Amino acid sequence: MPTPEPRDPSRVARQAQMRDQNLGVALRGIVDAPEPVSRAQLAASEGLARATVSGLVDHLIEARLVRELDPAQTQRAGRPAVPLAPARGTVAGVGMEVNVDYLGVRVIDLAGDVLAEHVELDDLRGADAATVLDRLAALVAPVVDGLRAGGVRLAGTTLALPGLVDRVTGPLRVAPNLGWRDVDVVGALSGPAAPTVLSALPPRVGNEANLAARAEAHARRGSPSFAYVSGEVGIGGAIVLDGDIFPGRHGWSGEIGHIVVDAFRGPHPADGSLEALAGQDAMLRAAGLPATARLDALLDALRAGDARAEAAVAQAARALGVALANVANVVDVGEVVLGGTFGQLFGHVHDEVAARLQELVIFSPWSPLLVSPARAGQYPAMTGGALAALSRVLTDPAEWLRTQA
Amino acid sequence: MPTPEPRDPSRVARQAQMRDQNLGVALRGIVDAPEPVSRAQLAASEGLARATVSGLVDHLIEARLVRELDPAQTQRAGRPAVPLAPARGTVAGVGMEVNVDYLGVRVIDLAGDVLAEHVELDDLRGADAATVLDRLAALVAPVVDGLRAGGVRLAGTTLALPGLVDRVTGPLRVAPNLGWRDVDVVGALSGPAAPTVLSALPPRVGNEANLAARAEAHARRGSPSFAYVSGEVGIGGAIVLDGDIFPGRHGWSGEIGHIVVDAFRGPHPADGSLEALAGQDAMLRAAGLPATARLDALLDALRAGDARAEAAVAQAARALGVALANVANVVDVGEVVLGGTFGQLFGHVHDEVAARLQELVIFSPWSPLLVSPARAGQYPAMTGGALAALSRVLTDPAEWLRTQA
DNA sequence: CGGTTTAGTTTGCCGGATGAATTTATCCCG
DNA sequence: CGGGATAAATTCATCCGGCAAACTAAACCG
Repeated sequence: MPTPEPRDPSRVARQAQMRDQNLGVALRGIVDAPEPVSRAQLAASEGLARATVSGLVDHLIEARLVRELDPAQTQRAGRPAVPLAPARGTVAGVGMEVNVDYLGVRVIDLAGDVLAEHVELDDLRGADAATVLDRLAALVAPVVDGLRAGGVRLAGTTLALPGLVDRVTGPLRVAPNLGWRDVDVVGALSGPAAPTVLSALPPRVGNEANLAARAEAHARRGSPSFAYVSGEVGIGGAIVLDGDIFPGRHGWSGEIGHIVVDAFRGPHPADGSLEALAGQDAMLRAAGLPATARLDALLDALRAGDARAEAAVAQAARALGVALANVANVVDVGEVVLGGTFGQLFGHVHDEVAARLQELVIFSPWSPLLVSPARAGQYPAMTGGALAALSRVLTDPAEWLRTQA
Repeated sequence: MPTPEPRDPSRVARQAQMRDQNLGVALRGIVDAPEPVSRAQLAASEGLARATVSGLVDHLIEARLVRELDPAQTQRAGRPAVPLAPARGTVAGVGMEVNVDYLGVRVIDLAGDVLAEHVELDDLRGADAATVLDRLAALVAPVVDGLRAGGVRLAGTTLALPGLVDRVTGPLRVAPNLGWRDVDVVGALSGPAAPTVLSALPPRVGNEANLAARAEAHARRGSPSFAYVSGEVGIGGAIVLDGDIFPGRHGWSGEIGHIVVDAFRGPHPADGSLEALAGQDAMLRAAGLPATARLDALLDALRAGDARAEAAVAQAARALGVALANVANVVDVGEVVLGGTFGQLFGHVHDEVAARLQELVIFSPWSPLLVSPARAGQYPAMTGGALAALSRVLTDPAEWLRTQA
């Protein structure tokens, strides 16, 4: 008997799954709602029977994923609805980040509130990976232990890195701007020196730009679709479709910085990549600023009306616009969000980027592209990491509750 | 402003849906299997109870979507399994195509057999849209009426066009190489002069490259992921993920021909697009062949060892490699399939494309990219269109059967 | 204070998946 | 050639979860 091939978890519908799935639908409906909804509203909007929703909601309340608010003061006739909202401080996700200039942790609960946060600024270019990760673990431990002592259940931890991570569990392949290569990040963080959370709950690892884009998608409610550019020291990016980041086969999608827009510039086609033309170093150099300068120096020069700085940024914006047009032509996104460096430079790059998109994207006459600045706040990748951890609970609360028992 | 997205039918699980969904799972399992499977195998591979599968299969047989084959000669003990296979000649999809050099129709049934086919070669550049579509309707009518008279039920019709189609139902926005703009294709084909099929079953319209990629995905069993390049007169493309074409928001993804790889070449960045650098006209011109020449002339020149032809193709291959590297960096695909012109030139472009991919795609050291020629045969977009029509039956047979009643 | 309206709960029903038992059909061995 | 052994397919009782309708709860209105 030839054993059946390990088929993917095919889409068969079982009744047990049905309950679990609807539990997730109900929870998502409550968490994603812009304002508290009642059981009846939820039933109407999801197309479920009121009785069914009642059962689901009771389950969610018992699991402390949802709480009932005080009945709203309504002016209408009829029994007042009981507003439902995500529980606060009961379940949280942990987002960690190691980047070129800082490392830190942020903890967010189902309601989207930041329960704890700690960031240390430091220049980590070329720093030893093991040392940095030990430092991160030491930084995370007190934050997380304190919350746990307060009764917060942690849904998971996610580490954002400015590099290429193999799957969400695998090693970090390469992080050029940190100078790291083939680092077993999860092993280092789960080691004996690590706090209990991290060894009990092995962190998942993700690309900084992808996780920042997730935070951005969350900040814009309503399942937006856009291409996200994260200009840090390097240039990362991500594709968001209907509110979900598009991971590609290995989670290596959205490497916008490596798009080549000028294939015949130097001896190597890579000399014409977006990062080579519009990365922070390239802009500073073109603006005549020292290599050790920061973005602030460039912004100062722009404010002062420095012509070289303006030309440098204009040139970068042109490359950025062409690269983003390439993205739009390939994945058909309708909006472009500029984060990181380019978010700060937004006013200086918007027009050029928008013009290139209008000119080069074939569908722009019928569906004009929007260019907007990121609005996810500071350290969006930490937020995105925390949200990614929480999403495990949101997509299948029943499954997660079983693991908690 | 396009109408707001029809809010996705929230994925609540209902019991009625459960049956329908599992019916689809069973049908897909039978159709996609490389060789006939039995009810028991199906139950094992999908993780359903044998009793459940029996019920589903009986339903499918009654609906004439599946047929039982004669019990196989087995050498084992036990009751011999009844092999199940997709029914032949009972349900079929119609794929139509209008392209620069030809127009035609192909009809394919659930078993993947071509039931009928008719192609007319002609140069349609600049031809009047209404005239061409009337001609297509006239060409399709006898083919389709004959099949219907023979008892074949038609699942739907899909028209492939070398241009930008708004949604699957909307107008053709632009087809540069045909010289068409804003043509109400569906209306023209559903008009009074059209055969009964087309007015009863308004055709869906798709991009030629996307549909060709669908055929290619079908030809490679097992849900492959790849970027497809369709070099016709223009250069189209598509992204295939896990066997499904990735449509993007409007179905406008994969416009690989419009990727700019040389942003500073001419006065307009568009002068550095892949199509401008590696389109058929550009290659012929660079090879010193007359503009009226066909690809055959270029192939002859290559066979004769003509240096200009070789240089022209090498230059095109370089641009193609860079453009495909951009695609891979953005969507993280592991394979590149060259179709159309580039399929015929495969031997002459493979090495350069593979080299550029290895050099420029950031993840190539850990996941080398494959470059392979298309194997979907001639006129793949017609095949893809027929398959697209059939997929309506495959994904939700219960729903389709209800419409048939 | 009774009628109206809306929210939420209780209850009986029904469809569909399930596993165990049963039937069917073949091979194998004495 | 006949009786296990074995595997496929079907039958049947059970269970689970969503559903509609009836019912209760809590407000407003005149």
